[in-house]
Amino acid sequence: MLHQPDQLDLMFQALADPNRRQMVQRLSEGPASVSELAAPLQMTLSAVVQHLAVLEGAGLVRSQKIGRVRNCQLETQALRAAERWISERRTLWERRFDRLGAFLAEQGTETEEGNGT
Amino acid sequence: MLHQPDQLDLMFQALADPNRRQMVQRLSEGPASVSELAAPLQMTLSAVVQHLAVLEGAGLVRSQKIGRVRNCQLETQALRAAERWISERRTLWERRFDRLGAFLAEQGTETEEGNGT
DNA sequence: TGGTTGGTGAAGCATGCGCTTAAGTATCTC
DNA sequence: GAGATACTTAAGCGCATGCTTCACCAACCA
Repeated sequence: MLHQPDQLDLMFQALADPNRRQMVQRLSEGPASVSELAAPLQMTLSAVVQHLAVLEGAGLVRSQKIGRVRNCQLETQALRAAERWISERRTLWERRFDRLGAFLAEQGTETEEGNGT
Repeated sequence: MLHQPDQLDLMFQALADPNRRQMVQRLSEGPASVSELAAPLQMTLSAVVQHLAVLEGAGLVRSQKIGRVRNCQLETQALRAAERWISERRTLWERRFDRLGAFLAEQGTETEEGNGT
């Protein structure tokens, strides 16, 4: 099946690479040019541009060219979406877990009350 | 460079696949066996087991075999870690953004006060 | 005007990923 | 004990990903 990737696919895929996360980290501290993003990374500028394209494709970064330098910024809407997806699943499970704990605790006291051993 | 993937790499990589996210979704509603996880997915059981291995490798799922069925549960610690990483970068940027907004607003009022045009 | 800077685009290559088939191995049920 | 069930493991295949090199172009600057 040829699967057309949705926004969350692209986002998590983008964040899965440590170099790209480092770029996001850098951008969270403020806007940067492509060369500035590339500086701490052990790879060619060309590779960095390709990583940047992945981040933009995922909606995590927005950029515009001013003169000959490209200015890049973080796009927090997309980050929010990923955060929300995780948070919703996590809390759903944790609520279930809490109910189970409460149930077991209650069962425990009932058993103690019931047979007194 | 042979890169040894860390926990966040594995986690985001695991969540990047829609089938695996569907498995996480299912597990957020309660524990399940491998076949139960496989049921809604259009692929062989073998493929599902491989996806499950990715999720376990990322620390997102824990499982134990009871008799001949394997019981799988969500592991929320790992989800928390991913959530926190995203949240920290997002809020860092947003605080910066807010400060910038405040600064520009202030500049605006100062300009208005200053030249009165 | 000519050199440097900052980025772009295409081609190619090694590796990894997602899937399948096929052939097991325990465990339950009758 | 003879199925049936619930995985498990290994091999292999096609496509995607992450890089590199190379050629290129459009600002900027002396």
